[in-house]
Amino acid sequence: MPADQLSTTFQALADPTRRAILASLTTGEKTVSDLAEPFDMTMPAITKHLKVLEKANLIERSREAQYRPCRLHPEPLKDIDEWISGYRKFWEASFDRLEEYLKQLQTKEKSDE
Amino acid sequence: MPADQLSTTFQALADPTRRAILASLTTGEKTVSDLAEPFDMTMPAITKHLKVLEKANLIERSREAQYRPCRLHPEPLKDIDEWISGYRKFWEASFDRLEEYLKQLQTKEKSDE
DNA sequence: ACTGTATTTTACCAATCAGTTAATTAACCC
DNA sequence: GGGTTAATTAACTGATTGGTAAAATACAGT
Repeated sequence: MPADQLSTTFQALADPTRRAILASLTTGEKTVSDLAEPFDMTMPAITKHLKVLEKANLIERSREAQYRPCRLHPEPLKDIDEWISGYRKFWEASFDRLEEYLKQLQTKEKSDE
Repeated sequence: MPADQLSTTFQALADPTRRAILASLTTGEKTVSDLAEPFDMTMPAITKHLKVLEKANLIERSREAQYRPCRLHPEPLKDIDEWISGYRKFWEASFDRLEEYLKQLQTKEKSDE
């Protein structure tokens, strides 16, 4: 079952280790060992996390001698950002004004039928 | 193992059914049956999805007679938005300028040692 | 009290997940 | 070629996930 792209991205981000890896890559390309160093975790575990991030298209990998450097590929985050934009108004409005807004939407919806 | 809040939120959003439920709630409070209607899924499955959303604090529930209406609680989305803000510059820069930026960061990092 | 409607709980299942250890591959250096 | 370092693959484990069917709970209307 091929999950949609948005679900795959959210899934990849739903792990603190993977988010820390992404954060680490904001300062530039890193090797797997570099990335693994801060974590109390074996290398295969890191390899797996990297695979999840790679499948989610959040990182890109290359080869340099015996190293497989990773770099950030932020485009899927843009999709998340766009998805979440649709909800921004709901937390930006104060609670009372949100209720007001929802009521208006519901009224409008009925008048649209 | 209590997952951190951000992971819980991402996890909750990593499912198209749950995102559709949230989208449905943007037009106002809904009963469980209302929410279940568009999906080819049994009620208990929806109940479970709602429980995930509730634990992630993305919805709130009340009681009205035999109904348990749900409404959107968007605050955790704000946290996601804030997290993702830290990455905005990486997709806003053009690819070439991003590479440039990362190289500068790496150079700077070395000169800082 | 009886019936129907709304919803949850329980018990189960198959698939996926996050980690491990041990073995393997790949490339470097001498 | 032999040894070292970097990283992955394979095989396993226990926990979690997303779904189901069937039973239980909660309330409303008559």
